Order: sequence, then C-alpha cells, then structure tokens
Amino acid sequence: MAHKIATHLPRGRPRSFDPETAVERAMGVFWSRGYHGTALPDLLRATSLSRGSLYAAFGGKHALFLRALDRYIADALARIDDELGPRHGPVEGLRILLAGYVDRTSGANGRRGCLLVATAMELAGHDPDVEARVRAFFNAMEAKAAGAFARAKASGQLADRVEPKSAARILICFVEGLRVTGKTGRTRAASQATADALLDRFVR
Amino acid sequence: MAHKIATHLPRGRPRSFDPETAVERAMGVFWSRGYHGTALPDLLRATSLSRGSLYAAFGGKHALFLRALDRYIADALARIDDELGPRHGPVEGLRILLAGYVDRTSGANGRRGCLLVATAMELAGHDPDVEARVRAFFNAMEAKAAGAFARAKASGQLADRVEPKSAARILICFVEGLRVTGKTGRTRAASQATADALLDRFVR
DNA sequence: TCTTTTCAAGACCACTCGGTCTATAAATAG
DNA sequence: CTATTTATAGACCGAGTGGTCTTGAAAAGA
Repeated sequence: MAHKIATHLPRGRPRSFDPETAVERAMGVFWSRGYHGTALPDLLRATSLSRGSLYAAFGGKHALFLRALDRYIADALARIDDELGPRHGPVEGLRILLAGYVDRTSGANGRRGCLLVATAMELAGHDPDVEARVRAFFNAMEAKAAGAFARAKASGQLADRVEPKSAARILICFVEGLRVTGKTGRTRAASQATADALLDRFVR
Repeated sequence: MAHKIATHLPRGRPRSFDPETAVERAMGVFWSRGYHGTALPDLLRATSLSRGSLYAAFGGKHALFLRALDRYIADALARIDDELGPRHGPVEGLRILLAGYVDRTSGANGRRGCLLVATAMELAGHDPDVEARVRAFFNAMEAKAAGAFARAKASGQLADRVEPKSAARILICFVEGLRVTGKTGRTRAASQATADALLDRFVR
C-alpha cells in the first residue's frame, strides 16, 4: 500500500482577513524584490493567504501589484501634502521634504530602494497601466512642489530668476536621482550635504 | 512506426562568431527588458547563438549580463570623458553632457530607459557584483564631473559659493532622475529647459 | 440545532525557466 | 584525403511559474 500514512490533515481554518493589510504586505514584497523578482509563494507567505483567497480577492499577481502600487503612490502623495502643507512655511516644507528623501536614500533605507522608481524602470515602458500611474505621480508631485516654490517666491524667499515650475522639476529629478544613487548605500551625511547645497542655490 | 518522417535535418553550420558583438546584442536585450524580464531564448535570438555556444563562451545568463553591464558602463564613461575632455571648455562640456542626457531621456529614447539605472534598482540591493559596478560608475562619474566644475571655478565661471564636489553630486542625481522621469516619455523641450535652468544656477 | 459562508491546504495544470548534453555537420588543419 | 575543431539544433532535465480547482474544516447566521 503506497497510500499516505496520515490522511485527514487539518484543512481550513478561516480567519478574518483584511484586504488592505494584505495589499500592504504584498507592497513590501514587491518593494524589496521587484515585480518579476516576486513569485506567487512569496506573496502567499507575506500575506498569509492561500492561493485561492488571493485570486478570489485580487484576481492575480498583476492586479495585486497595481493595488500595491496605488497604495504606495497614495502614501507618498499624502506625505508630500503634509510636508508642503500649511503646517510649515514653503521653504521649511521643502527642507523637510528633502530631509525625508535623504533619510530614505541613506544606508539600509537607500538599499531598499523605492517601489515607484523600480517599477518605473522595470515596467513603465511595457505596461500602460503602470506608465499611467507613474506619470500621474510625477505630475502630481510636480504640481505640489511648484506650489511650494511659488509661495516661497511670493514671500520673497527665492533667489533671483528662479521659476517655480522649473525649480519643481529640478527638485523631482534630484530626489529620484537620490533614490538611484542611494541603492549603493551612500552615507546620510553626504546626501544631506548635497541636498542642502541644492536648496541653497534656490533660496535667498 | 512512430518515428519522425524527416530525420537528418541539418544540424551544425558553424560561423565565425565575435564575442563582443554577442555581448553588445545581449546588452540591448537586457537594456530593453531588464535582467529578470529577459529569458534565455531572447538572448539566443538576439545573438544568433545556440545554447551550447552561449554557455561555452560566457558561462551563463548572469555572467553574460555582467559582461553587458561592463560594456554599457565603459561606453558611458568614455562618452563622458569625451564630453568633459579638453576639446571643450568645462562649462561647455557640462552643457554638452546635459544635452546628451536630455536627448537620451526624451520621447522614445526616454522610454527605453537606462541599463545602469534599471540594473541599480532591480539588482544592486541583492547582487554584490552588480552593486560594486554601479558604485564604481557613480564614483567615476562624480570624479569627472567634479573635475569639470573645478576647472570652471578656477577660470571664474561659477556662481559664488559653488563647491565642485557638491555640484557634481547634484548633477549626477539630476541626470539619473531625468532617466527615471523620462520613462514616461517627457518632451525634449521640457527636459532641455529644466536642464538649462539647473546649470544656470551654477554658472556665472 | 443545521445550513451557509469563508477560508486554508495543497493537488494539479500547462508552461517556462536556466542549464546540460548528445548528435550532427560545416569549416579547417595536417 | 583524413582528423580535428567549432558550431548548430534541439532533446532533455529538475525546478519553478502563474493560475485553477477540489476538499474539508472552522466560523457565522438561522
């Protein structure tokens, strides 16, 4: 008899299951390993979901990825709104925003990278759903940064001939470039000094 | 008899085969699709090599990828040496370098992306061989750019209080950020205007 | 209580992965 | 000429891929 010795292993043990939590945990896996580098079992382990549950709830790997990306973008935009919001003056807000990027692109944080930048490089060229989200993020961020620069200019805090829209685009390229160079584990001190040097070219 | 009807299909047709050409073609595939997104058959098609030849010549997918990355980096550094070399003044060289990045990050060129940036985001955190190469590239590029800024400063062409090393780091973050935002297909005019605005904060 | 719902476990599917190896044929060296 | 070298074509391998489906047990509602 080549039958299994122990049949009747325990099967289902339903637990309450929060989709948002699952998306958040899946986001962490995609963030660390990229889309192609993430296998279904990685996601099942991270979310504590079974294959069936994951497919019923999200439809598949790609759909879950888009949910995770949306969440990452929403978090990032909310953070920018907070940093550049009315709680601080515009220049102070930009300084706080830059300090946040310095923190997230130094040492181990830097090595972890950025889901949005990694996704842009890995998928934006081939996946229209992804490209639309990446473009929307950069446009939204640009609008928020340009608003802060415009408020700074209106209160006379900018150097001569600084145009808010150009300054915002420069700032975005700079921080996304920080995310790239941060992948090799730059020190916080060096990144902060570079960020300070940039902002000092714009503020009076 | 379930044998094949046509046995004796033609097998070997040896051709001379240049490894550097194969590396260059493999580079193009990795560049467009990323490391995990590239399958062996893609590389065989692009190089016109058989599996056996590819393994005999390069040892495998990962080793071939490193060869391709080395080639990409060597090409990039040679181009920078040319742009920032004695053929032009330092500020003119920086302007030419920026114009090249604008060209490579606009429209369809931008969508194609950058093998180095994509590799940094996809693999640098997990692959020491890759991380070493990415770090070496950024260090080398920073040294070259800092040299150009230093020469510009020595001839009085920089704005007050611009420090060559900080300026070089800012420039690198900016151009690598351009590669990221370029993935969504920005227009050349917008990118060029942004690059001009950046350089104008540094030159007198 | 009994029925329905909700989930986990995991077998199973067809396919693809990177990598190895054999058989064969053209080119080349002697 | 023959012998060797160099390359191709492609079968083959075990492992892994994303995705589907069946089974069974715990939870929830009646």
